[in-house]
Amino acid sequence: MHAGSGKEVITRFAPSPSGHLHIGGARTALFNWAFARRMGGRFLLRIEDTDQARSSEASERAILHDLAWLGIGWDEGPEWRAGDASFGGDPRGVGPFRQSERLGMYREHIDRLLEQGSAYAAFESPEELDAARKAAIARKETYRYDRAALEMPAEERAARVRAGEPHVVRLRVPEGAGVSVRDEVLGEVSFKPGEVDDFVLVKRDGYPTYHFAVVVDDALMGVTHVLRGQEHLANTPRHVLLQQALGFAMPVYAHMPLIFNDKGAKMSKRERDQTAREAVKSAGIASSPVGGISDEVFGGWLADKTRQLDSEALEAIAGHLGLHLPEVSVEDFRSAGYFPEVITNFIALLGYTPSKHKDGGDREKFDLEFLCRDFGIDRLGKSNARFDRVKLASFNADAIGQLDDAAFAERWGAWLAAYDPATLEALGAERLVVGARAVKPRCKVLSEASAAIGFALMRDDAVEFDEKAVGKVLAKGEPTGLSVLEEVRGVLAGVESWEAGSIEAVCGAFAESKGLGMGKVAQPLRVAVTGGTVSPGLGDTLALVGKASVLARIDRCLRVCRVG
RNA sequence: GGCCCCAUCGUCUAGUCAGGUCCAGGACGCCAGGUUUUCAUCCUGGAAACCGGGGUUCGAAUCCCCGUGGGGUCACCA
Repeated sequence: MHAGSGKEVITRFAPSPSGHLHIGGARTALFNWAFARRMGGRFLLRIEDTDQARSSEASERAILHDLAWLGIGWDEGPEWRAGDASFGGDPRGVGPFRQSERLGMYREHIDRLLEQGSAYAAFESPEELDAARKAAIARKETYRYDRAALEMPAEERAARVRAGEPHVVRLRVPEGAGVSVRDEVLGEVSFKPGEVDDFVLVKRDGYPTYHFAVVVDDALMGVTHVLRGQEHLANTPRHVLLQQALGFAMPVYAHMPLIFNDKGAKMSKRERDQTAREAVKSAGIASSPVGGISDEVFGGWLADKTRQLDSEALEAIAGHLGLHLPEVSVEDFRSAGYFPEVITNFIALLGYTPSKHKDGGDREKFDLEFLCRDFGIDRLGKSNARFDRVKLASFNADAIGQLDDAAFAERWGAWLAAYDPATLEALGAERLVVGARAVKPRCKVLSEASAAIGFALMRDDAVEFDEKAVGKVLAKGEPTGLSVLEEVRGVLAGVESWEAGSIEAVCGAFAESKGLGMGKVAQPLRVAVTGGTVSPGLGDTLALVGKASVLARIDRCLRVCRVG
C-alpha cells in the first residue's frame, strides 16, 4: 500500500534554511517540480527549520528567491512574490509549512507512540553518548544505542520525565525488523534486522529530529513521491519503520544519483572553503590576509577541515590571492553570470537523460517546458555524476550566442546593474549595445564580459603599451606600424559618423589604397588604442573607445613608442 | 570497519529492463585543418570507452556469480 496509488501526485522539496540553496538541492527541487508537473500533480515546499541553532529567516528567503529565479515555482508552501508571479499558499489546508510552526503536530504523534509503547524517553547526555560512541569505534564495533533507558521500569522513566529531567525520545525499533523498499531508481533495497538502532525522534530542546518531522509531515501533507539524493538511502529504513509505527502509508521512493566534485566525492557546501584553505596553505599564509578575521578564527579554520568561514570573508581571501572559488550555490552561479535556464538545463542532465529527438538524435539542450513534459523517474540513471564546470560554461556560452545583440545587451545590463554597477555606469547606456556585441562571442559567463572591454573603460593615459606588441606591430615592418598609424590617424580624424561600420569601412579603404593587408592597419591601431594585440573587431574597438579618445591614444602612442 | 549503492571515451551519457542491426552513437574537453584585421566565435576532420575474471548462450556492453575500484551513510545536522 503506497501513498501514491491512484491519487494525485504530490512531491515536495524540503530544504533546511541554513545557507544558500546549493546546486544539489536545486536539482532535487527541479526534479520534484518537473515530476509533479508531468503527472499533473502538485509540488510543495516545506522549510525544515528544526535545527534552532543553524536555521535563519534570511536563509529561507534566499532559498525561495533562488528557486523562483531558477523558474521552479511551488504550488503550496511559504508565500512568495516575484514580479507578477506568486508562489505558495495552502489551498488544501495542510500547512503551516515551517516545521517550527508544526510542533503541536509532532507532539500529538509522539504521544501516540509513547502510549503504544513504540517510543520511550531516554536520559543519557550527549557527552555520555559521545563517549560510548568513541569507545565502540575504539573496539572496532559499530555503535548502536544500548537501550539503557529501556531497561529501567516504565514508571521510573515516567517519573523522571515528570520531574522535568532533560531527555530525548527514541523510537523502539521492533526486534527482528528488517526493511525492504522498492526504490523506483535502484530497485529492491533491503536492510537486515538489527541495522537500525533506537534513533532519536525528539531532541532535548523538544524539537523533532529530521527523521521524525519528515515522516510526520510527508504523511500529513499527503506526499506521494519522495525524490531525494542517494545520501538519504541509508535513512530510508528509519523512515519506513517510523511509518509502520505510526500507521502511515509508505510514499514511493526514488533515490537519485549524487553530484560529484572534481575529486570524485559528493559536491558540498564546504567546497569553497577547501579551495581557499588549500591555496592559503600552499601560499604559506599563517594569519588572515584580510581584515575582520581574528587569528583564532583563521587558525581554527585552517586546521579544521569541517569549519567554514562566512562567504564575505572567503571572497575577500580569494580576492586577495587572485583565486577563483568554485561556484556551489545557486547564488554563486548567478553572481558569476550563468543564466538560470542554462543551470536548470545542465543540472537536469546530471542523472536524467532526456528522450531523443524525433529523428533519433540525442537531445541535450532543452527548456523547463520540455522537462515538464519529458521527465520521468524511469529516465533517471543510477550512477553518480561529476559536475563538469567546463561543460556548464560551454552551455552558457552557447546560450549567450543564441541571443541577438539587443537581447544580450538587456541581459548583460541587468546583470551589471546587480553585480557590477560601476562598469555599467562607466560604460553608459549608449555604449552598452556596442559593448554587448563586442563581448558576446568572447565571454562564457557574464562576469567575464567586463574584462573583454576593459580597454574602453580606462583613462586614455592609463593605456600600457605591451612591449612585445610594440616591437612586433609598431616597430617592425615595411612600412612600420608607427608610420601606418600616423597616416591612418589623419583618416580617422576626418570620420564624421563614429560608428563601427563606417570606421571599419574607412580603415579598409585606407588599407586598400596603400596596398596593405588589413592586418597592417588594424594591429597598429589595436596596440595604440588598447595597448595590446587582442581586442574585439576593429570597428567595435574604436567605436567603444570613442573618437576623441582614439585620437588622443594614437597621439600618445606615437609619442611614447617613438622614443622607446 | 559495519551496512547500503554504483561501474560504457578524460567528463556527462546513448545503448542494458525485452542478448544479435554496436569493430559501441552524441555532447564537453583535447588534437589537426579551414574562415578571419588580432582574440574569440564559427565550420570540417581526428584520437578517445564497454573495470577484471568466471559462467549462461549459437551469440553478452547487455543476463548470473566472484573479485576489484569508487561512493554514500553510520549525530539530540538535515
